[in-house]
Amino acid sequence: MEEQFYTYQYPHPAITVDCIIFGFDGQSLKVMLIQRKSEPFAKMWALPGAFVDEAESLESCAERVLQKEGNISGVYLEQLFTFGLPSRDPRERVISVAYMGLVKTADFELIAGNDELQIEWRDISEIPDLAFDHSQILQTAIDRIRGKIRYQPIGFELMNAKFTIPQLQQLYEAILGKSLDRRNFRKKLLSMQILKQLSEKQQNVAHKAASYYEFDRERYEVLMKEGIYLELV
Amino acid sequence: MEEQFYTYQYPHPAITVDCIIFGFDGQSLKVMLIQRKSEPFAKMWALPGAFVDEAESLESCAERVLQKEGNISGVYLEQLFTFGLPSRDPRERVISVAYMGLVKTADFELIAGNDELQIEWRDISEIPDLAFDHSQILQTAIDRIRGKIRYQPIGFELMNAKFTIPQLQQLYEAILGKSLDRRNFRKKLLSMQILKQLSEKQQNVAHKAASYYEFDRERYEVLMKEGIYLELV
DNA sequence: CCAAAAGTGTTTATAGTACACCCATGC
DNA sequence: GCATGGGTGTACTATAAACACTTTTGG
Repeated sequence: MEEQFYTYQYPHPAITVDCIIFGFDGQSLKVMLIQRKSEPFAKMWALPGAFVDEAESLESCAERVLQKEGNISGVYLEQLFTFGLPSRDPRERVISVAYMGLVKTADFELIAGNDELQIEWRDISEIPDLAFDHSQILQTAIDRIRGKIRYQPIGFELMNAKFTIPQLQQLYEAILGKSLDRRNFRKKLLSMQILKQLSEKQQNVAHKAASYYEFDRERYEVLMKEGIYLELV
Repeated sequence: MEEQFYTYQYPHPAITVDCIIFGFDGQSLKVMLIQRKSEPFAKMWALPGAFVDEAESLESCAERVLQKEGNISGVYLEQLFTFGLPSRDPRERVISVAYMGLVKTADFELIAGNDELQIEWRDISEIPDLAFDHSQILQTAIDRIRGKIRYQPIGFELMNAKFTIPQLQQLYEAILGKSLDRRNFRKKLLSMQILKQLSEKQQNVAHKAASYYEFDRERYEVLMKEGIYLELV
């Protein structure tokens, strides 16, 4: 490694971006965790993250993390919160800007990085103790996604382009951790007119085949511009 | 000033906390702005802020800014967003964590700091161009407070301990930028049972005296623990 | 023909919205 | 007694919530 130093007149903390990547596999809500190779917290599970490069924006840094861990791009990302307690990293002062991402697990091919022993999707109901303050960061993210999915159609980011209404409902139930009434869920969803029904139907299922829909993003943008507030659950 | 240097193996950006302090004076919603003395952006108006000290948390830094600008403490503060575009400060890479605060203007005695020409409360409908990306930061804060006041009783932070319902309504109208129905506002507010009526009434007003209320914080905490979602407007 | 999940409508309760008149006070 | 803003109630509308049966498909 090249020896180089950066000098400042005042102390500058280090900045990382840590990513909470939620994934849906059709059954339950997962989160991407890595197992650390090095100290501090070697062998512990943690959120994937990276130090912010000199010339990249915070969001670009989050995108870079996603590239690194699964060679994926173009996904939904939003800034969650910035964690900055002086003691949160034992090495030096490190401020972490957390980003939350939503993906379909099937789109990801998880690749453990150089400094990672393993990388896995973990069900959000079975999360081990995490390194640093990452348990707290993850809890903040879970609270955020639960609150947010009630009034913004972020759930579509976790579904394939075409999906059935019961599949979408399963996602909502996985995120909210409770079951919803089938009839009311469907009624409310269809009344928003943000779904386009496709002619295609499910195949090879041992019950009545559900029909596929896709998210009508254009229609959604129009509604948002009109300031219409979509409460989805 | 003592000459001292801080050296790191990797580039470390500088971190500031910038504060959007909203104040209410009984009439309209204001925001605290300072006029910069030094370059860059000398003489331009900006949000008050400070570089984060080595040993303080981000929130402590925001509290320190409030102390410095008006010798005030113990006010409502929440983290808004972190702004980190590489080009947002012409001197060096500076990442800014923005905090939003809510205060009563009467509690503040504005004191221009060493590096400030002036400090003022400015009506949010009359904001000049601001230094750095502060116009964008302020807009983000206005959007946040408008969204947030609809379902959390943050408005009480901007009122005196005792207030009348029409006074509180005036605050809501100032924040939301539209007028609300008196009867429905009162009905909804009282139905939440988060107000305690005092025996005291307004004095020396040329109309029927309104009665004073205070916010029942204890009752509010109970409702929040039960997961009850208070939509206030 | 049975199991399994999809699809469909109605009724009831609750909350939101719109709206008009009387009341107390200072001048 | 009049101008000013405070306080109250009701009817209407819209949305949320609860709930049971029929349909399609594979095995």
